[in-house]
Amino acid sequence: MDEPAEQDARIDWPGGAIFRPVRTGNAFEEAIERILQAIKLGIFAHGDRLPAERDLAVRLNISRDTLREALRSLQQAGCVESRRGRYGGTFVTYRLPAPNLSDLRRAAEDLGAELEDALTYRLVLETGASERAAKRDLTDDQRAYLERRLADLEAAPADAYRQCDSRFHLAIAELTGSNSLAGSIAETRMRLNDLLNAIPMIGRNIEHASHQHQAIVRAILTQDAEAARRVTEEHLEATAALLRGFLG
Amino acid sequence: MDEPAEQDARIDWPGGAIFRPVRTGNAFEEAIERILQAIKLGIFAHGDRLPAERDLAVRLNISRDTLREALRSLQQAGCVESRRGRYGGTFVTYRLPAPNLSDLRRAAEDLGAELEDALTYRLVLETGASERAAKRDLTDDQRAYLERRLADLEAAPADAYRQCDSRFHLAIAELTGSNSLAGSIAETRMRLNDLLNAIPMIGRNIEHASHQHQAIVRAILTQDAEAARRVTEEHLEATAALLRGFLG
DNA sequence: CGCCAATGGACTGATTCTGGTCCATTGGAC
DNA sequence: GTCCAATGGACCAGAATCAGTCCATTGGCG
Repeated sequence: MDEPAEQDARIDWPGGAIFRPVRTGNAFEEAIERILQAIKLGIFAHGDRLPAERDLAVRLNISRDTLREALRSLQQAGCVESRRGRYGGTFVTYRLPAPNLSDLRRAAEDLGAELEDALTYRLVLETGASERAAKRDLTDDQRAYLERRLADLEAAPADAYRQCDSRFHLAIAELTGSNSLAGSIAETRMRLNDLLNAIPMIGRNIEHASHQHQAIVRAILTQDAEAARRVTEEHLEATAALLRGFLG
Repeated sequence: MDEPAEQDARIDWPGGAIFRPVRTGNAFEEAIERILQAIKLGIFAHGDRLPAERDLAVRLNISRDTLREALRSLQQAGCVESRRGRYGGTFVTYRLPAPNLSDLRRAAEDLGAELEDALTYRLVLETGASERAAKRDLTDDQRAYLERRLADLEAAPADAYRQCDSRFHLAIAELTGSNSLAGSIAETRMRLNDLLNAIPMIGRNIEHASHQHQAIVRAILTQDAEAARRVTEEHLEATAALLRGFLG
């Protein structure tokens, strides 16, 4: 009514970015995905105990019944196992499968056009997070936490490398103090995680990445925001290039 | 079991960023919020027609029944009105209320600790978006789209300024080509929108912002990514400072 | 004028999710 | 040895949501 001609100039149609899904299709499938990704991201290692059902249900904002349904599926898939009684709980039994190129291609197809979307999004989020983290005055605990994550990553055996890598980068996200930012970074890592897990790890790449990780930590701890941003960008672009290389 | 001592060093507790709510409490309330914010953001002006119920329901991934419940609420609140028949639809009748300082404080209290979270998140997202947009090779249509948004903003009457401002910044987000990024920016704008709407508009600020908007567009169109990032950061920090000033 | 397509309006049965309650099991504390 | 608190296990009534169907209204087109 006001400016009908404008409609033509719009990228897709009114509200393109606003009118996206209010919720994902299914609460219990989403819960499965979250838990599984938390495990794949290395937040819970083999043998770790997940939070109690009652707590986890509150965190995920779903009913305990729905959560239990999800846990039952994970149990049947052999990813977790439950023990009753005090000091019982649900324990992680999942182990990372070996990287596999056909898995990579399949995972890439699942993502489809979302791949570039996710890579761009990740770049923006993580470079921004590094910069923000470098600009904050960190407490000694926070500094120690970051260095611990880096040390864990440096010492990680090959089969735990990617998980430690995720925990390292999530630690940086947490240091920004923005829950929204940390949440989005975690979510985007999840989206890309299957792909990253499927990339064979080459010594030369790991060594290169290791230098970059150290440089990022150094930049954050010395509050050199510009360097933190730049090195993070290089680091992520290297991974993205590797990924595109294996796919193209 | 693996490293119990580590738990102490964690920022909050395992999975802090991962185990966030799977879904917001309520589909129809969420739908109301989305539509209302789309209107407040200026995506639909007074008199505009919203997408047809059947389309909108698909976009929001909710059933048409739930959407209709939301629209009924908006109708009762006097924000929209519906007309049947071909060339009918649901039309926006909402008008922006005048800015009001007590509204500002109330809105700020609603956000609470989320305020700094949202400001940080917005800064990361939007500076990143400007940089990415500047690094892309834009089509003529896209360049024209961006310039159109800027021109609209420059010409905007006071009561439509904030809406045009949102549309301008959302346009930049769309130019990144990352739907996730554009979606997050829209969402964060929504979270802050009530606050921004409540800030009285001062001529000097508008003039300053206008220069920055022009500089951002110039930087994007000349593919000067570094400048795009820097000016966007200055621009957002100015708004944030203004906001903190009114609140502190 | 009559048809038709696009739209909002309304109903219904099935499905999912919730919130609550109670039970079963376990290992430590006393 | 007994008790107890924390945990998983199970069930249910009701609410929310969905998918599908059909109706009512409207304005343009032939």
